[in-house]
Amino acid sequence: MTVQNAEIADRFEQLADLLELQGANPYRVRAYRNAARFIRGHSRSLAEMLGEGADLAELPGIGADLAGKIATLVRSGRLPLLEQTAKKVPAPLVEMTRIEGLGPKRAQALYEALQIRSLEDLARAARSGRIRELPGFGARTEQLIAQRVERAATAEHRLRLADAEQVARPLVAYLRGIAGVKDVEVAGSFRRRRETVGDLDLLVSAARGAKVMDRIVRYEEVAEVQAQGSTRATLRLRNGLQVDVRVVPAAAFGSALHYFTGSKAHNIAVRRMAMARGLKLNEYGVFRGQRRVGGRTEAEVFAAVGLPVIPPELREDRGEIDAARRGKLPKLVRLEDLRGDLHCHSRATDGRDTIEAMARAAAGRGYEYLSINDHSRHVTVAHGLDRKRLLEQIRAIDRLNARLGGITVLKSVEVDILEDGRLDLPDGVLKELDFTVCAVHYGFGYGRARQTARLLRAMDNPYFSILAHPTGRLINSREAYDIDLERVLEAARERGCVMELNAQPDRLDLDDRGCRLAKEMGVRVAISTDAHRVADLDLMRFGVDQARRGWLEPGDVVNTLPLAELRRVLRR
DNA sequence: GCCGTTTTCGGCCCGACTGTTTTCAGTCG
Repeated sequence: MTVQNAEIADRFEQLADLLELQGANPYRVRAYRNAARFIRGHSRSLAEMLGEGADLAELPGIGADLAGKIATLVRSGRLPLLEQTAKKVPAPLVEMTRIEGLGPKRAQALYEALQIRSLEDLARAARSGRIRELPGFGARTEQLIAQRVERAATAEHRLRLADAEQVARPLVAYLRGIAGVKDVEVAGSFRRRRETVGDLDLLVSAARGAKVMDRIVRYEEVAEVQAQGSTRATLRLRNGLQVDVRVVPAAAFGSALHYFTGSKAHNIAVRRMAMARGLKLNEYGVFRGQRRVGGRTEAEVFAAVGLPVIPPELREDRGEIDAARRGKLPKLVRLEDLRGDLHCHSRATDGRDTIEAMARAAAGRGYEYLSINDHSRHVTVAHGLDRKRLLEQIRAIDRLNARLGGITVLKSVEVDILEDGRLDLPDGVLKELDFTVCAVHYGFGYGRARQTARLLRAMDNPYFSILAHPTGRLINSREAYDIDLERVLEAARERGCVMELNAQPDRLDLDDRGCRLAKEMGVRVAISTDAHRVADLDLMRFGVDQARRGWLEPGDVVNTLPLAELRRVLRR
């Protein structure tokens, strides 16, 4: 059993929480959190790196001590310090700090003075009015705790980016309509195009903040105003989403935009560079002593520290600052670089629209080609195609291409990978296609070795072209199936196979780290919508967002290629 | 616990808001 990066990160985060409750050196706590964040976002498996004899202490934020702890964890599955610390820190304390507004100090006070041992105890204590009697607490705090314990019980997931857009769009329009407001941007993870967002960070420039604030908190979707000052307000909308709004003067909009776009780790690194140059950088601008030397635009902020503008999608402190400093920032793929969509369904199986309607819609989006990838027979619920029906579809597409102008419909399929790694249709029909998209749709629970072997075997088939949604995860609802992604990528490179980045907002699979790993390992990616209707073709931009977060450039993405070259790449 | 153009010790980002306080601790981002 290989220990995954996410597990290592989880353990370090748990340890950080416990150490914080113990009143440990805050910088030591931060060191664990920083390491956890790096490990979670790192594309390569630390366990495998160790297996290859790598020195983990060379990784940023990981020194000799943490490298040793990771080695122990990988070898034994255990983190002794975590086990020891967990024995000393009562579990209810940890639970209480998950409540907004309760940090280590207040949780400790509640635990000791009121013998709170569970969130139920906490809710009871709040209702009975005992919390307000503690020093440092009052009636207001007590009331908030009562509300927030309630909410914690029905805690929501982070919102998928596409859903967050639905909330953000009308809110931004409302803000733009307020008198005195100049610029409005959604910053934070939304601007970095993360696949999910925990809250919305809205940045507004206006001369008179307090007046604008009064209007903002009256937005009709606001359920609760959690904080309101003259420059900042925290709101909770009716749908449960938290919104932070900041108002800054126009002269500081760029520095504020940079600051509130984050990520936090990226900001800290940039701020450090500013300090090294004798500058002070905060949300109000770039300063040399008392004198402001920039901040109206983000470009000014980056220029002040001697960097080109780093695209928001890269701002995760995953090497982008170093790349920028060396002039090696990737020229990220853009929506307009794409020449076609390589995974679409039609009415023949579970799609809603005809092949012709899909093709015309794709032509209308400026595409040069579009492929039709209906399911194969194993997916009975979708009335998957057997050999005979697929052959008929092939002939129908030939006839369609003969009369369609301006776009080429590619003949393909989304063929199931069976449990033993065979494909669900005979080679005799697969060879009639332009290429194949191959997918796992069942048997998600196989162990890592079996699942990996299944994919490798499938890729041995000479007609295997693209691995669809390679990990099978569904954001907020289904874990990725257990595969050794590095081995799969290695096999893909050897065999000339391509990985899909499925652009469905609940898939985005490969994810950003997977894309980056594919790129590093020399495997190309197809960004595809998996469209089941014409409107789904517009989901492509979410795939592009994720690809950009994965550092992909046009040359890493097969569907930026002109048709003739694409055919060459997909024909193994 | 990490790290190094202030380099192996002594720093580590820092401002806003709230609630309970009469000047600030706690929390958050």
